[in-house]
Amino acid sequence: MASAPAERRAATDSAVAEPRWQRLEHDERRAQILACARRLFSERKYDSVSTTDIAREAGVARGLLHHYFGTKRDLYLEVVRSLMRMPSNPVPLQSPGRGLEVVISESVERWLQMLERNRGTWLAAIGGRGLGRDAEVEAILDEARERAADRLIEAVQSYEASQAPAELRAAMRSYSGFAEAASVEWLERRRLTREQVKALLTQGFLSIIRDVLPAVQSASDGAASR
Amino acid sequence: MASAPAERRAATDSAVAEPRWQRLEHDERRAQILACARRLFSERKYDSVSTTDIAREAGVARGLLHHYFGTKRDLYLEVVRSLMRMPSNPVPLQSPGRGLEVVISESVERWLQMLERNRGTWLAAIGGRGLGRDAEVEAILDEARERAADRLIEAVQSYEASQAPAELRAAMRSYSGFAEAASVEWLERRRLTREQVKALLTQGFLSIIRDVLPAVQSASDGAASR
DNA sequence: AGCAAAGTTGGCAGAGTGCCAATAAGACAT
DNA sequence: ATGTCTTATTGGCACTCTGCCAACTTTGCT
Repeated sequence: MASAPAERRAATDSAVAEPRWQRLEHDERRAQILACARRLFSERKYDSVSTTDIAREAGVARGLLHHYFGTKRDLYLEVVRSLMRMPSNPVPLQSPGRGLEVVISESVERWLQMLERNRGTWLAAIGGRGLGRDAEVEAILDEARERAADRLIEAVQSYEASQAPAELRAAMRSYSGFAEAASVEWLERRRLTREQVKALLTQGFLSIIRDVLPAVQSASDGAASR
Repeated sequence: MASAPAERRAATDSAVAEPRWQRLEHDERRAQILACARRLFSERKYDSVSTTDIAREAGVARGLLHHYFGTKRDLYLEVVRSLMRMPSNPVPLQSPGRGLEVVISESVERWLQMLERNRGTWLAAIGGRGLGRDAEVEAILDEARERAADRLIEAVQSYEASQAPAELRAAMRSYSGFAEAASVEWLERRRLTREQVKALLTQGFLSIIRDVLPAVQSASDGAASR
């Protein structure tokens, strides 16, 4: 900054001097910083990315990060939330009376397409590589999964998702774990072809509904579960 | 432990003065520090636990941590590894010709017993709450899961695990995801009873082997999979 | 007791974080 | 255009934390 000579001083006369920095709309700057942070956090470990790095990447002063996001960790959590805007599991649209097979098959297909389009981002958010996770981060991911479970529940039956029996919801959450692991096997480890992972996800879901869930429900004999 | 100074004998006898600190065996001190680190890292977030905190908790100088473990992160990774000494999935002992149902049922039962005994530790290592995870940490967890998958593969057939077809291994890994999620539903979210989670894990595995896996293998049409 | 080996300490140098008062860009009224 | 007002943005200060190392202390051994 000290390099600017006094000539710049004449800013009040007709010639508009080149601004030293550009002033952006609040949301615009925020989004820009967030994007830079996301890239860096996806590439390196949390504590090997300094706020200085992020600021340099965004071409702003370090203090601005704190102005917009609070602490470094708050910024990081925002990055995670921004990643969670995308679905984290196969999710049906709705089941207008059609057979379960069809509904699920379509859901899985849409899920796979989403993964193909957002491979890197999804792997960073959920998969092995990429962002760091702790209890707080996990809570964010968890909420996304819970929403996904709601959709699956609605697809299986006409329950209002909120009053589904606990074991059904638990089974759907377990399927989420299954689906995430299978997706990683496909996207990252490449031990499955697209057709294979599709079969795995589709058939896996159907088996859980048809064979596993009944077994679970009959296991809750004495209990007052419902 | 911080209990050391309490034992100080009052008078400075003509004999040898009370040592200011106790000198421990290498492995002993190391284990002690590791234990303190594990507790703190399980309670708070990685970067809100300072090496000073850990040193104070262990009643040693901060420099000693670095002497034993290198950097703070190295210490953290050691904590994760120490947690991974325990199995991370239902794992069969061996299948001496008995039926698959029996083998799996026993494996799941042993798995549940392990979880009951190590609830807190396991949740910290794998479950939602507890330790932070990033790419490097995930690699450690991953290796543990891979080993678990080996055992499952060996249980299903007489394959040498290392030469099992890719889709089988992928299916086992997916089951691992399934099992972890189900276990969390039981241990933490309490949406399943013990009987229910047992049924879920057992029946889930059998269904994957009997129904899902064949579907996956028939999905690999053109490929030379076998 | 004296010596050597190894465990342990304490402090220093550098880096990173959070914060805030001052500054400057852009919008708006005059 | 010019002055004024709002607020986005900067730059630097105070503090904490990490990583490291030389010196010191304890313990085992002769």
